[in-house]
Amino acid sequence: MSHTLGIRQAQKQKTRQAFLDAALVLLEEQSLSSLGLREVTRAVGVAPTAFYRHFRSTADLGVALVDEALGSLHPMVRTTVSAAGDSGERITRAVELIARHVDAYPAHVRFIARERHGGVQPVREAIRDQLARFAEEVKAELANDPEARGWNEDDLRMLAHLYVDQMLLTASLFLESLEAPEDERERVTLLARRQLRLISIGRHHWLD
Amino acid sequence: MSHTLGIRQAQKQKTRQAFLDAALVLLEEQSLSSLGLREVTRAVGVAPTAFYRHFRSTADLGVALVDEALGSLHPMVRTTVSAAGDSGERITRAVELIARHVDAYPAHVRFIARERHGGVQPVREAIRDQLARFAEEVKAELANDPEARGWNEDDLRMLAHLYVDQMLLTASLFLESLEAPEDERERVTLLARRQLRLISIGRHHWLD
DNA sequence: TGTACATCAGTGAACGCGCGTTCACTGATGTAC
DNA sequence: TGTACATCAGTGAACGCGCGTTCACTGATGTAC
Repeated sequence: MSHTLGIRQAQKQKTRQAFLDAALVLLEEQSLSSLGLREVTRAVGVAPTAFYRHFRSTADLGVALVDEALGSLHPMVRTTVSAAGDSGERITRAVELIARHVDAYPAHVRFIARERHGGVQPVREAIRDQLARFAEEVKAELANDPEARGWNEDDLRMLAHLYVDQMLLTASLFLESLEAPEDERERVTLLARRQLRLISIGRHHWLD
Repeated sequence: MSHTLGIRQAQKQKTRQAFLDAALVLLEEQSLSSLGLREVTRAVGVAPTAFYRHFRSTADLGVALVDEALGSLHPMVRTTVSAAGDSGERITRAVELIARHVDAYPAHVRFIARERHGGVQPVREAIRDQLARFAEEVKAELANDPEARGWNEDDLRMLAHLYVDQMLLTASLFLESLEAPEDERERVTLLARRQLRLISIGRHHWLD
């Protein structure tokens, strides 16, 4: 059975989550390196000093956001890759999964895309490490595929990173398309399918 | 013949360039959205108010940096793509060109990678537009290749974007490797070659 | 070539403001008996 | 169950500081005659 938290702990977690949620909203229009501590506490509705009960700094909060955001990306990546095999139908489904994830968690996707190369070192490192873990998982998934016969470790890792990067770039394009005319989303969908198809074809003939 | 600028104009351009250079240095450790006007003028050694003689805001300075940074990327992209054809030797050469560009202009590469998805809208848009122009050029280059027979416009555009994105990601990896142990650069080189090879193979069999 | 006036890149003082951090505090929750 | 004490999430005042922006200015450069 699950341990029920005390009232105090439960309230603390609730406030902490409020910080994460508020920060994510504020980060839609700026980078983490310009996010102010007072800005976040104001959005949450608590005193500035309350911040220190939960995080050492905004960089620390950023690292917590990485865990939250990539936690939600996690299942999506696995499903996408296992779906991305080769046939046109599976590729179509993979791109749809990405689009749906962007619809469900736009702020998470924006945060990761923005801070992956952003100005806050600990956050960049956290994202890099998490994405590397993803890539290792994807690699394991790919290794199970009969098509992977004869592939060495480095080849598999290369393909895994290609898929992960491609997914993130596609997600970022879908994100931009949310604020564009209707047909932009369709254009992104077709582009993403084409690119996945080219990668699939390269994969088929890798050992020729 | 070239028009010689007056002393006043020449000095103004020099100061403007000093702003761009100083900003680029400051942006190695933060994002544009947190770059302060006074911070830049302090680095240049002029009064804060001098800033307004050259730029409306730091966002405006950012857009100017996009032009400078992508101006330098420009020839690199063209050469890389025309080199990236298919054979192992050409791919090796393409990856080397990317690595050399990162060595020559690390701050430019960092700036573009960082602000491409960064928190300052006009800068993001400037980068998107310039990269789209690049992709169109690359597409034209690809269309000249005999291998492009039977490819339609959308297929060519897809491949062009794939190359441009791949180049930027590779450049970004080389950038990170500058602060890592020696062998990291070699690992990035091998990864980038493998990925370009897979794309080349996919390209070969696209119309099968 | 010399003179008188116009331009304008860079100055320096001043402003009001929001920032991050410190500190001693309060009062609800938790715990020991 | 009740009491006495401990914990600790959140408070509110205070601090010194750097920020972006305004304004009237200065003095070297440019231009007209």
